[in-house]
Amino acid sequence: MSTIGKALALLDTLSRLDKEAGLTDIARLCALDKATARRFLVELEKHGFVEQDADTRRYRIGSAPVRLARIREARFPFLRVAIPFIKALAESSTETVHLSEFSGGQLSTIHVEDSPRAHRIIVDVGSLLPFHATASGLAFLAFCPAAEIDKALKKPFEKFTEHTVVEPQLVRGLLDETRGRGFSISHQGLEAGVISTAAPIRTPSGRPIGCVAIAAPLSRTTKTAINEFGAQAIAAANAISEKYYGSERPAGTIANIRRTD
Amino acid sequence: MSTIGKALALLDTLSRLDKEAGLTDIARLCALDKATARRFLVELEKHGFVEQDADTRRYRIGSAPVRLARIREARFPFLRVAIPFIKALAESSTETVHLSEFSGGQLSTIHVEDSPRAHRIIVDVGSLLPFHATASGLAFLAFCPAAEIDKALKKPFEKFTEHTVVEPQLVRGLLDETRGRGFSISHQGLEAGVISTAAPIRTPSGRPIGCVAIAAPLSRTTKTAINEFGAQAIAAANAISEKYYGSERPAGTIANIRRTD
DNA sequence: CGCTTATGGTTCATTATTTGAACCTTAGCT
DNA sequence: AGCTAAGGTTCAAATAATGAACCATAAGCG
Repeated sequence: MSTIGKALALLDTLSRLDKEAGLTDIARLCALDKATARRFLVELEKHGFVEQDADTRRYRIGSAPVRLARIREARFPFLRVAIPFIKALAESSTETVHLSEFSGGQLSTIHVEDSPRAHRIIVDVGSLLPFHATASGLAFLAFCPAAEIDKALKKPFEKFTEHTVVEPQLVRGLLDETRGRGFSISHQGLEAGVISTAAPIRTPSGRPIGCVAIAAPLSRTTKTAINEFGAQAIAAANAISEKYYGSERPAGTIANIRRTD
Repeated sequence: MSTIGKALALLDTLSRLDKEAGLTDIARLCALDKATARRFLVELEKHGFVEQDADTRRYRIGSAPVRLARIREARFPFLRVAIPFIKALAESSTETVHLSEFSGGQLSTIHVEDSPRAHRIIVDVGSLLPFHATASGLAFLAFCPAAEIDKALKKPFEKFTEHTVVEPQLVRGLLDETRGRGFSISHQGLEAGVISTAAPIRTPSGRPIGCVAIAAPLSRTTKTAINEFGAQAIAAANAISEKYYGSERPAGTIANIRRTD
């Protein structure tokens, strides 16, 4: 693997820890030599991607990503565009609605609007969504090019619950169904007692960039409700895509790059 | 320079561009070979730090920094802590107040509260603050360890206005004054007609992490007002530091790392 | 319509950087 | 003091990065 890849993987590992970590732990978690880990950390620190606490000598994510994120969001305000739709959907469905984005080979949760009900599904911002075991993952993968589906199906799938579908052929079947109806259904794929539906948010060229998903307790969710949620998820996903890539084309958006030069 | 450093410098360059850039431009701006630039971009893209637009083939900052920034802000909510104080200061001073943070060897603006007056100073979020020519830069540097001051004074200083102090000995004098009074004054150092005062936000160990600065039109700012602004900037900076590193020590903050293990 | 130019993208022998075992240093503990 | 564990450093050996030259594609033009 390239040095850059290893350093960025270290950053990723550091970000997934729930608190600051010391050099030895970081090296162990990343399967790197202590000296290597240290050099990476020093280099990342120089550029503000990590910070070392002066007192404890532990390392944490630095402020450079905050600056980059502000720039990215200013130019490419996906969240800002999407959140109102997610909120509206959470209100109308009265269930937990979450938004995911594909980044770095993984689908991760970037926003959650909780259900107003007492009995509700909790989803954490930042959590990863396995392709085979979540509605978002299935919805995302179903609309990817065939080559990528084949690639994804080659990796072994983890069995999270007794209902998780892990056989590649069966997963392929779920993807085909998803493509047919426009939204995916995950029946207790990641957690027992939870049923989710999701629809992909796609670029104008059709490539998925993330998903809108509704997660509800299995116990109160009828088949009719599932279909209703699916239709609402599709509507929200399409609305986000339209707004995001839409015809307004303010300066600096993707939509008008071709036109301006 | 290390490969990681070069790749992160590329990311930095890309972030400072005002729109997406093509491979050739990026390579030229970073003084890298096209093949090298491409490999870096591919590697950065794998981890979500850059994205290539499918249509235009141009590159932009990816979504990974957004995820990292959310994590950083969740654990280390500097902005969230600081903004109320900045807002309060902008109201009470009726001038533009901005907050800077040291990251990656540079001091950059991370938040601005505009003056409510029609005639006001505009500061952009993201703008870099030279150490010798801005109140923030002087306030930051003045409270750094002597070795770092010496290092900073070795680099040549740019003359932004006819008032910019660029001679290392004179800059050192300004730093000494700043340390003496607790806040810095920049008299038209970066822009003609602007006078600024700034105070450093420091860790409990005394190391500066950023600054609070007030920028006002020279024409309406008396010597008394400058001293008043300086005192207010110090108060705000200390208040932020206290709140941030303070005694409340909720789970996950820096303050209690030593105590929890 | 074919020629030219510009850009994105790729290859592979050469070169420079990364690597890690061993070592040193510091801080907390008994 | 002596012990342990963690952070941090060194330098020969191993490995990955480099870039000149290459190909592919698309736009501009006589």
